[in-house]
Amino acid sequence: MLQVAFIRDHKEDVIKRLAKRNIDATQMIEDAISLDEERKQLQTNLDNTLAESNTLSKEIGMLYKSGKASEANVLKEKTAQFKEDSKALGDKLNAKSEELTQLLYKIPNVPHESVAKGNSEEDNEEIYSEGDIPKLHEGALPHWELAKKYDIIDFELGNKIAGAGFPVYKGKGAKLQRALIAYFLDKNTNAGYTEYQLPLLVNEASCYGTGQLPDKEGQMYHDSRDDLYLIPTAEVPGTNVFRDVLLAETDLPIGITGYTPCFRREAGSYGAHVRGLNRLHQFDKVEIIRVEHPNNSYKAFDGMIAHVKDILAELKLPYRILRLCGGDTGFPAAMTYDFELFSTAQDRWLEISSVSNFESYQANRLRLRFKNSNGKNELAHTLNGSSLALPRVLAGILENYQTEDGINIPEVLIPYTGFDKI
RNA sequence: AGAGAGGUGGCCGAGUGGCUUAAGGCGCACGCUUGGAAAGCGUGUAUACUUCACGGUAUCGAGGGUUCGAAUCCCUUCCUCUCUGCCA
Repeated sequence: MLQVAFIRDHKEDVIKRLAKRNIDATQMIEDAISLDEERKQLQTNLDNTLAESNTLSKEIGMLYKSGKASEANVLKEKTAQFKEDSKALGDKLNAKSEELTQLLYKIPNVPHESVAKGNSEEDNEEIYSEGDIPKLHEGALPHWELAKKYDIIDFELGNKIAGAGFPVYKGKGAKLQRALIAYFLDKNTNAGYTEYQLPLLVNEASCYGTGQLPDKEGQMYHDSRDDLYLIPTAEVPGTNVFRDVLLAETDLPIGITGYTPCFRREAGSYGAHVRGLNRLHQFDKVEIIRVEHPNNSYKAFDGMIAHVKDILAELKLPYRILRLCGGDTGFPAAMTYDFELFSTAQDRWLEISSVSNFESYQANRLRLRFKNSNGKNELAHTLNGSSLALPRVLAGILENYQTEDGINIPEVLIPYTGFDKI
């Protein structure tokens, strides 16, 4: 969430930039500032009451110590009023603080200056593209047909075992997926990211830390017996590594990477656009997460973009990069670039990576700080991105690399698969 | 799952009702010392809110309670560790 002090000091700018999301935040901003004023007033009153009460208690203690019990008893009677007052003020203060926090949860991050105003994906700007769209042979198939033809992914079997959205990868399909995971992790660790194996179930506090709660409760699988959530992305356990952490400035920057399955309920999504591997309840993803000094976070962001570009170039897959407009940028992000892979056989773009700079929005919820050169604790910036989401990359490889007599394996993956054709 | 122990500052760790204003150590910063370093010595070093400032308030896992006063006593709850059980 945003810091109230920031909202107060940059009121006009915050409203102006939130307008990029096509929301008029004027009322929310005004309310936040006035709630904070009221909170401060209550805090001051409570502090003063407690100060007097504490003084009195000390006097009583001294009187007892010097054997003046009767004088102490007189003072004791005066404490009742203080108790009553501080209780009442404390209750009001808590209510006011809670009201403010709930409001702040509802205010999304302020988009970066370069982000365009816009409503939906229609308004996203394409800022880069690379790779030739292959000319496929007559009768080229979409990946779900290829999966059946070569017997490498079995959707019906997944339906039986779990339900729709839980495909079973078999033989060379399973091996290819494993090869991709290993290749991505190697690329990331070679670029300086530290590999983590993270929990796939997380507690409620972690979900609040990265903002899945309270906003997106319906998206997550939840085990009510132990009150744990299946992770929708490695971002959740990966970013919560840094919850309640105070770093030294010299610890920065930090980069971690992890492979995890991801689980999403995706309620209400049916139809042709979610066919095959396009949208699943369980899928694999390799994630990169960075913790950066605020002065360096956009440079780091560019570095992450370059890193993902490098992977896609090595895989020789055609893709484009979109800078999301305000309305399409995720709630906690200040800027997001989406990578989309062109699926030739489906004739459509598939999102395979989303790289975001959250600036201090997540760090504020997480209480992720570092001690800066002035000795002050300052919120760090967090970033994350996929490198990459597996099923759609797999779909893109199957579709774009198909030939009449089999599917070729991208050259960089052959050392990992041990075969060059399916 | 059963029994027991425990959660204290950046970290470790003492602390059973009032000079706890949280001992001591480690780490870190600065200084002395040194040809330079290490060691040694000295000084400083929690977080949040609030105040122009002095200062004030809160915080010893969390939430309640007892008390004039709680890290300390009571209740509830979460978490961790040890042993036993179960198990890849």
